[in-house]
Amino acid sequence: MHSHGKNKDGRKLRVVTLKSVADHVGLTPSTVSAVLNNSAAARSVPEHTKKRILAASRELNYRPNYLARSLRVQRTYTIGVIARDLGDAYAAMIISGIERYLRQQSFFFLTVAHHNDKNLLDTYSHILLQRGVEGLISVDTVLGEAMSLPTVAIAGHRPIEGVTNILLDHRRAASLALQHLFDLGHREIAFMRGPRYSVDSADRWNAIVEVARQLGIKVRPELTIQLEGDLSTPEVAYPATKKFLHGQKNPFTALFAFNDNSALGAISAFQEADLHVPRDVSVVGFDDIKMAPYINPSLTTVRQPLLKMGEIAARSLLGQIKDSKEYVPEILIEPEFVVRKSTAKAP
Amino acid sequence: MHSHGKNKDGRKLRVVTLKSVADHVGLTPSTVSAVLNNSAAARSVPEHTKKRILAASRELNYRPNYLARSLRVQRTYTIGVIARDLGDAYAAMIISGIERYLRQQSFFFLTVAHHNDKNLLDTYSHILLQRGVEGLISVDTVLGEAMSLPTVAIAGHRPIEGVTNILLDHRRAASLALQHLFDLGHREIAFMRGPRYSVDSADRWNAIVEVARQLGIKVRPELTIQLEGDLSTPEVAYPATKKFLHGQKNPFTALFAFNDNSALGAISAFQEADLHVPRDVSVVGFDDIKMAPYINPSLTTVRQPLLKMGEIAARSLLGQIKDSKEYVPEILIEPEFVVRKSTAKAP
DNA sequence: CGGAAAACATGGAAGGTTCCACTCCGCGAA
DNA sequence: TTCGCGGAGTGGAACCTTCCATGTTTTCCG
Repeated sequence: MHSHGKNKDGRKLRVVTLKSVADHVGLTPSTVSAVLNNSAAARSVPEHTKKRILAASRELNYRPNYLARSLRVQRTYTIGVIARDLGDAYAAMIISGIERYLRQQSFFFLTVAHHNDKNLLDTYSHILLQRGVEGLISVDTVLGEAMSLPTVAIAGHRPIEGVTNILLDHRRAASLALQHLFDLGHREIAFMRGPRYSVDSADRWNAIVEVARQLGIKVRPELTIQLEGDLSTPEVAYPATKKFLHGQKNPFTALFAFNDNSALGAISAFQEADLHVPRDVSVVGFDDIKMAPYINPSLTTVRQPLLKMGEIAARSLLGQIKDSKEYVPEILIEPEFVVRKSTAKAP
Repeated sequence: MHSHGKNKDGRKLRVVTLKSVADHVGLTPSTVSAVLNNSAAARSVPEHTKKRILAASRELNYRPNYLARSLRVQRTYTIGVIARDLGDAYAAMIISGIERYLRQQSFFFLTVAHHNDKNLLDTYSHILLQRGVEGLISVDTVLGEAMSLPTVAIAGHRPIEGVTNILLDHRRAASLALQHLFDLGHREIAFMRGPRYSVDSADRWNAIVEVARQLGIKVRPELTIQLEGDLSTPEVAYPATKKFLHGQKNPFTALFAFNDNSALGAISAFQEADLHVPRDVSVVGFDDIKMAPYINPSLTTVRQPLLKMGEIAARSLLGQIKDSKEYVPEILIEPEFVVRKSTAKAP
């Protein structure tokens, strides 16, 4: 029983349209429209008539038809959000930030997840366009070509003309983490390298290599753990770390994990190998997920302000859409560093 | 520079409409429409004309205008998702499940978060309706009245006419957890009670009380921790547990936490009070979040199949929308029990 | 008292599709 | 010759708003 627009008997429910309101007050739709939107034309409508119209509209509980209106004015007050996956904490937090800003601005959003499927991504950007979204935000996703719409990419690709890139200052992040470990006396540090599909991975890796060089820390291939797969679970790092430990000859005293999840997976693996964290190995995470203070040991980590990044993305996008602001090619987000108990003096 | 529908010079980009395709092939929009949708009327169009039309449409890269079409056919292929908050793992997983099913069915969704604000919730349900969504899924949210649209509530309220309720079998969940603790010899068990705003809380609590009675386990007010606040972080339970421990006279050997997050917060508090988990206190969680196997100690917990619940919700909703299936008032989801290392024999 | 301006409103097109009912033509059959 | 019918499409309303240009009174001012 599909009740859209019908009542229980299946008869068409007389839905309140602009015309019915107009009939009710004995005026034309034009006039009513002008008054309800109080557009320029409404200046010439006397106060008492306006009152009547507003009263009738309230009384009949008139709700403008979004589709008809959008068709006419060519606006949808809707943006599209494209992410890889909606289930992981990273995307969820960013989307939450986006929502927070859009809510204030009375915008809405359609969400799609492309699951690393290039075709799906293309299809979706077209469909979103077709559906009249006024802008796009992509989350950790490589956009192919420049879109024909205002676009903001969070942790997106290298410069695309017309696309605002919101990215973490990875150099600063690497510097915060490595300096901390360096100060604690660590010299032999293991690193994780993110999955090849993730846009963040490459950036972060380059930043690490550069900062390490500056500090005189060696980045040894033998001490590098390459991750593949779903970053949203510690599972991504647990087997990789086990394998890494197995037959590891090179001594190391610290690990800079790819994110908090992988840090967790690694810590599990360490503990099973009777390596105590932080006594034997210090571990630094990335993200500062909500759990981070509560895992055991509580996690020293680089905080990435995801909620804020979502908000900034939305703000920047709406700036272009509503206020016709010029786009900025790049917005750099400052990470913070949070010291907890997973790091200690080098043994 | 708002480039919607315009090119870089700000001139209107001639957007390809049905009419322009029709002009191109020298037929009327009606015919082209009939062929492209191959509706009944297209039967009377000869094959070669169809070919021509399809070719032209492809060549011009025609994309039907979603708004115009929806206005005409009164369908949007869009549903609305109403959650409390989009940032927490619970909602994120459910939304991910919803997305997974909708994707197969070529539906889209608008998401709104009401942040426990009754007014916002009302406003949003109206706006979504206005925007022509064809159905609603609410996540852990108390809906006021029956909606005029097919609606599915995940962890929703007690029966509302016309609303399909998807809920976990809390009796079974409580039974799994308490039987496990009982078998390990625990008799004095502390319980957490979820926040008052959460619909799940009351259900789960009643189930616990009932099952405990059957097993002959006492539910003591002094051994009950009332949670308030954001369930998506361990923070929700840490101070509450500290306070609970402080001056606790009644001995207890186990805790059934409200969810994995709160279990984590509680474990932190226990450890700080030099209570070893599971040697001194066994802890059972709820949800089985991705972290659960990796926290220390790995968490024994009741698994709630969130992804599946999202999928089932979407399937049930689209069943009503597309296939005019009759709604079922309730779908009960079976929890699983996962034994890990946070529970042990009672001391 | 004539003309202009203000006050109050309206008609109709436009926005892009879809759908129903209809036309027009040619051909074969009665 | 008339009738019917299949083939090939068309006209125009409908979906609901908004916007532009226009109209008709009434009032005001010199």
